Amino acid sequence: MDLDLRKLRYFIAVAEELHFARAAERLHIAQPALSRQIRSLEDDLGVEVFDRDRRGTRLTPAGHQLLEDGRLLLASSQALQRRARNAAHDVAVLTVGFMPGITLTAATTAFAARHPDVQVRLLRTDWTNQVEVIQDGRADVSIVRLPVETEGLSLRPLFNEPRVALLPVRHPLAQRASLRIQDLADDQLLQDPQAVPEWRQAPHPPTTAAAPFEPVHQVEEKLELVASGAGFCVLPLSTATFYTRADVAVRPVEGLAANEVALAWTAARRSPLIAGFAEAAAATLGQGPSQTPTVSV
Amino acid sequence: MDLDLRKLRYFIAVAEELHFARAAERLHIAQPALSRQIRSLEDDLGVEVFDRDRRGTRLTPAGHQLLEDGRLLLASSQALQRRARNAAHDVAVLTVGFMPGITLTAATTAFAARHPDVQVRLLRTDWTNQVEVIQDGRADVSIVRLPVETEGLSLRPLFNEPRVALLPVRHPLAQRASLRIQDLADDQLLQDPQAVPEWRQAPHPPTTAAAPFEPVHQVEEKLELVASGAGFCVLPLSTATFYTRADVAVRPVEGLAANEVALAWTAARRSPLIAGFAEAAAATLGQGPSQTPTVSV
DNA sequence: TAAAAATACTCCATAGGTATTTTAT
DNA sequence: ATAAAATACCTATGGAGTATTTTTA
Repeated sequence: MDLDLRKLRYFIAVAEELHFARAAERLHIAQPALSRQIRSLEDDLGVEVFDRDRRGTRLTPAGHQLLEDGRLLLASSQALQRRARNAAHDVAVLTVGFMPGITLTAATTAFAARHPDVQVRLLRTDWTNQVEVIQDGRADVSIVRLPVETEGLSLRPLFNEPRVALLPVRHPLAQRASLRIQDLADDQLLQDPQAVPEWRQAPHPPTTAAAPFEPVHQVEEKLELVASGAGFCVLPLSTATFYTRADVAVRPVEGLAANEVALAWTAARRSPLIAGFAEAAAATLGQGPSQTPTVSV
Repeated sequence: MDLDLRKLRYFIAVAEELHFARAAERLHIAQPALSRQIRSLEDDLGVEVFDRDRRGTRLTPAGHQLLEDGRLLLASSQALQRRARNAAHDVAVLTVGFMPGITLTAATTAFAARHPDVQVRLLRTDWTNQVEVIQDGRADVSIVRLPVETEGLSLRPLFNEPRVALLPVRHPLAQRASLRIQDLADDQLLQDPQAVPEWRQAPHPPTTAAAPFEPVHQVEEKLELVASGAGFCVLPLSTATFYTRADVAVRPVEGLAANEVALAWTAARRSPLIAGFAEAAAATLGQGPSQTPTVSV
């Protein structure tokens, strides 16, 4: 009758590991218990979610579909619990996620002027969780840097800002006043390549394919790696200037698209506080007229 | 740890009945079991969701929040199950909900031409479930008549059509070639007043307040009631002309906004089939250029 | 006193654990 | 033979039932 979210959580672990014993370890339960719960889930659904035959475990089409919807449903259930708990407090709270380098004082003060009874909390995010925090309810709105995985989100564009490259000061290219993204094709990119699609177009150094680099997501870590000569990274200008280091050079790059900053929130929610913050953010951080319609992508 | 959807379902029943014994009856369980489960839910959340004091049961702020999110989460869990089951079938299926009177042959044939491998199923909806069928996964897309409760939906406007009044042929106003909505202020509206906001502006007959009429949602039922002299209703022109009866008069009404028809789907989903159908529907049913951005409201 | 929810108790379904078997390479 | 998942069997938690008590207008 009712879906069992525990089983769904177990399923997602197995789907990600594609290995029952490892998934069981991750879940802190014994492997037989996990096998039984997955079978039970399959019974509940009336559908097999894994092909367990010779050489390993793979998702069936139904399993793929379940994984796609399941992550979001689990996050939604977390969000529901958080919101119910928060609603029990005496003061209304609006939690705003934001990516490093973004100054949102103007937006929060404008919002506070209109909603003096609401307490604004801030939550610093990074590239990996700037959307997650909305989906699982840790934040009500999030100031994100595009591109983002936009399923289920409403977005309101705020502004653009140029992006720059951060190199070790001793790097040969650090002497040049300006450079093109192609010049960096032989260097190691220290972040999610998805965030710098222009770099993907360029030919890759053999090291990338041979030793896939685990991208780091905290700005401070990136800077540390850049300074140590491990490679380079691309950041929005405001972020790069906010975290200043003598051993890291900041250089403008031709052919690098500007970074778009937008306000995001769960499309499934209609809250006056969210609407109010969106207005405040658009009025203070946004450029141009606030006529821009809210676009769901 | 994991939210128990059974408890959530129980909670919603109690929140709607505001009475444990009646809710228990509706759920086909005993009242003590329900009391215990609600207590257990409150323990899980760490928050009280009902005020149970003298004279009755009421929602706390946390309860209100939980009800708001809970309905959608339950529907999402149903949708997830349906989609996983459907994904196990050999042929891909796209289910299209539609309100009566809408002819969607053009859209489905255009879609079928592009996606010959996809089986299109149709699901007739009514005023009460045109959005529900998307949220709980019975349909992938739904051709809806605005206004709709738009939380979590993506909408793509398709076309407008005028609305007309349906009266008993013997009604005095049925003789007039045309009438205004104010002329009907003393008659009983046989449908959800939300669907005809213009009528709400007019003064109401005393009977409305005294004996609130239970609106009916199926077109055939409305026509039956109109013919019997119980009142009048307002329908889009195409619907009114599709269901023709000799004992019911169709009259244009001044001051009645046109009915907007739109394609709706879950904002949280990104599916090529949905995108394909949206294109087909906009190209065949839509008026004007298909540049119209998808707007989440 | 009456109505509504909570408590006491019993029973059973099921999650989880350990030990072991089956299956496919 | 080995690795991976399934099965057997046991224990304990917790959900549901009936009967009863508590609470408050």
